[in-house]
Amino acid sequence: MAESESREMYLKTIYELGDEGAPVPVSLIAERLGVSAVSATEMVKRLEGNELVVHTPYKGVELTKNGRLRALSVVRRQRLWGRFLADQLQIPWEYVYDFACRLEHATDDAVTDALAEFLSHPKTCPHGSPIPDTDGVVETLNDMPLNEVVIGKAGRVTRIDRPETTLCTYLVERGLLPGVSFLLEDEAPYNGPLSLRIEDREVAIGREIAGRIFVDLEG
Amino acid sequence: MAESESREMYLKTIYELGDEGAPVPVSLIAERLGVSAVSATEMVKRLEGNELVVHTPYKGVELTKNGRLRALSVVRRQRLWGRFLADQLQIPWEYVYDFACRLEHATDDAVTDALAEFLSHPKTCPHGSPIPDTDGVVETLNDMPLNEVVIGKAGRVTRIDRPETTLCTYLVERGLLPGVSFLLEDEAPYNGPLSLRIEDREVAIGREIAGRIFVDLEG
DNA sequence: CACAATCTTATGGTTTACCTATAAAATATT
DNA sequence: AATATTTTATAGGTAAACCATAAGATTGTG
Repeated sequence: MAESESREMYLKTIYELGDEGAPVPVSLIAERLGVSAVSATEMVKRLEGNELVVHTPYKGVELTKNGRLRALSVVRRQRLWGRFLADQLQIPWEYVYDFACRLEHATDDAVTDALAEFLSHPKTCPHGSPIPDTDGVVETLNDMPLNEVVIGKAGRVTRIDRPETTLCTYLVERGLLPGVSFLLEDEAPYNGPLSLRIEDREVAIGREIAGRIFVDLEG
Repeated sequence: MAESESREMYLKTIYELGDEGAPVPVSLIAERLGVSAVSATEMVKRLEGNELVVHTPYKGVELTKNGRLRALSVVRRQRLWGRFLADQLQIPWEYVYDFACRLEHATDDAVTDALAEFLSHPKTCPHGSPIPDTDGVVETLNDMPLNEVVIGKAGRVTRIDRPETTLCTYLVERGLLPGVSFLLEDEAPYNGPLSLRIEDREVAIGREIAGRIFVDLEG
């Protein structure tokens, strides 16, 4: 019952989009994966045949218990490889996620567990997200996306959502990395950029990117 | 110009079968990869279109300079992963080759070089084969397959050819691992098994397996 | 409640990589 | 030289993931 690379990407995507417990619209899955709605529907049907998801037409897709476990396995593999690539191989932070995303599909559970052991069971990936354990238990964070923070609040970056190279390169240039403290000074009207103060610098960040930067507020 | 997994397997196979410099019959490639001759011919045609191989009908297939480099890149990746899995992750020796074979296709050259650096540029894989360097330079061994050794000769195992789990499990049980010294005592008629003395044990090994165990003779 | 926007299903087509069966061509063997 | 074997080519097919386009179902909003 080995999952193909494509199926694993679908499971991971459904997991990532569904953490509020609500069904995930097929159109959203399609958008995330850069495929047509038709293709996504076809795959959802296949996954449903394997009892990995349940599709309620016009509502969305939910993972079954089994599907959730498979998805968490994929996430675990990717985040562990991320740690390895960043910490051991010294791969630049921006490239880690993309490289790990390729390795995740080529890794058995036996190797995954050995990797976790080798890395001394790290709790988070290099982009701040928690690593599920072998049994599919993950820490639940109650951080919030930067674009929902109100003006005047200060906080600290906890993690980056889907930290692809393109996004990360941009963030590195601005020093907006996990662990960094900021003060949200202003937000421009008409969905304009947010103005942050980071140390002694002024950083402007668009709303879309801000939605992928998760933070904890101070106090 | 990224190679698909399948194409990489073909290139690797052609490389492994062609080290005597002679063209490799398509039928041999097909057999090695467990596909039909037609499928192999189709793929060879595709690879030829990319100038990775040259096919001389009724003779065989040869790698071009470029194809050889791609093949060596695949081999390098597999053998480095093998070292990592065995040395760092403590994956049992028998499983290493198969696991590494999956990882090799998911690894960029950047990651490969970082891995080599991390491992301090090992010269051989856990099964005794030399690891090509970044520029595609490999050590040439002048070891010989065990099935070509004459009776009475003593030697030492240098490497195992295509050390899949099934084969390795068998070899581990008999203690026939790289580095081990042996004396070829006898060979049974009608293509029967070879009789080896290893330390104080008597070990019988079939001709086919013997063909995949490479050795250096003493003296 | 009607209707527009959204979502689903249906149809037909693509690519990659495999298959079988059969026919034709080249090489080997007797 | 004639036959046997091997190799290659041809034709037709399958499965997994994709695609576009169009028709049908549902939902939310005016």
